[in-house]
Amino acid sequence: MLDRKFILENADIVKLNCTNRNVHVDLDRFVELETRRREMQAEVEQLNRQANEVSKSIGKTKDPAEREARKEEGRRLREQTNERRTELDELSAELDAIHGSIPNMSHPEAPVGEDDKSNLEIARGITPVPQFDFQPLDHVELAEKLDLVDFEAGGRVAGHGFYFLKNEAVLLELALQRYAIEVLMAEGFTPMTTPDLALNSVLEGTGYIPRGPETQIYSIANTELSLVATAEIPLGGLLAGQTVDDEQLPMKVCGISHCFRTEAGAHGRATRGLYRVHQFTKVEMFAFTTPEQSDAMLEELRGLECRIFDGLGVPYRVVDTATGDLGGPAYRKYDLEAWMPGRGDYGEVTSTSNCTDYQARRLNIRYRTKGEKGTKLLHTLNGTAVAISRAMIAVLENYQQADGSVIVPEVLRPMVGKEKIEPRG
RNA sequence: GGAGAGGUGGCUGAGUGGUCGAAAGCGCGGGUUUGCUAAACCCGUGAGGGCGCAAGUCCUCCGCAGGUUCGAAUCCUGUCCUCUCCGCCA
Repeated sequence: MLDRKFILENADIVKLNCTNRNVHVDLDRFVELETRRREMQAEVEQLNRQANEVSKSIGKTKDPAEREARKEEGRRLREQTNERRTELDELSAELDAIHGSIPNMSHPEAPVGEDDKSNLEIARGITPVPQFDFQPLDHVELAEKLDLVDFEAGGRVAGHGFYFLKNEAVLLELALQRYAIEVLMAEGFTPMTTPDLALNSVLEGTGYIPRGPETQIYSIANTELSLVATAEIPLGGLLAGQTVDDEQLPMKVCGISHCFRTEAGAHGRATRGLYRVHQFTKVEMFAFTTPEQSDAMLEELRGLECRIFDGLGVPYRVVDTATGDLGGPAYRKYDLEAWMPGRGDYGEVTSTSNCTDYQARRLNIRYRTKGEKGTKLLHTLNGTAVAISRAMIAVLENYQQADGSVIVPEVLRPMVGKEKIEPRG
């Protein structure tokens, strides 16, 4: 969330930002409520102060009659305070609902536009788009020929959108994880495997909405837990409520987790095969930085994503995400879109965001600067290293051969144990 | 899953109803002394929020959420977490 004070003092630019982001928020109502909330809070505090004074004086009062009179006065004041406080709480509830729906501010250089059509291509990978002298297959056909994925069994076990990886696909999954982790560890990231479930408060803190009609999140019945949609959630929660020394920043971690998404409302939209599934494995980068470091860190994360996909030999383009497509927490976001011959189009394979202090404010993650009084909110960033299912699509489709076999990218060969995946006899 | 113990400031740890935002020590910052460093001594030192140009002042915070009370770190209830022992298990 944004700072209330900031919103109040910059209502015009916040409003413009909401428009640019294609988010509909009643900002005037927010300003009105927040102004009133402040007045009411002052009133409640004033009453509370009086009540506290009376309470304190009772301890020093010896005369019994005087004590009783004071008690009575105290009772009256407390009651009055509680009434006002209840009103304040009601007002706060409405205010918080609006507050939570106000998106982060946007980087001044982020392309302005209402949806992904305004995304701006800013770079390409080093690998050229392959020119096939045969009709390329899509990953579903390839996976069938090579016996790599069982979608039918996935459907029987868990329903549409689930799958079993088989044979070399399993090795490919492990190899992709290991490859990404090795690149990241060499860059100072601490690798972690994270909980696949998280408390709803952590989901909310990172900007995910655990319940409601449009939720992307599976929640666990009778608990305050949900399945995570990305390791960004547990990694953000890693420092929830903590204050770290600025010397520890930037702090770079990467997490392997399963990712679960209901994909509510996404039916019919590029749902074939592994592209849009309810469960996949992902290696995610996450960074905690000072405000001064976050812009550079976003470039670093984007650079690492490029390195990982250049290393895999997968063609891609880099896109600077338009304001209307940024989502709630991101201040700026870059996506890598890999060329997928089966679709004849690019498809998103990574996404990296600078969330500035938007997540940190709700998660209450702060840092302390040596020699300075007080603490400040830090900045959080996240970025996909490898989302296995989509990376697998890109690898299978780009590396396919005329005979239906698939060459294994060189960096993955040691882990896969072979140079080529061939149809089973 | 069962039994017990415990969660207090950056850390250790005292505090069982009123002057406690909280003793003491450590740490940290500043100073005195001192060839330098160290030691010793002195002073200072939690966070968030409101109002104020500022000095300052008020509110909130002793795991979390409720309750009792004029008043709660302290009493009650629930809950989460940690530790020890037992059971079970990968």
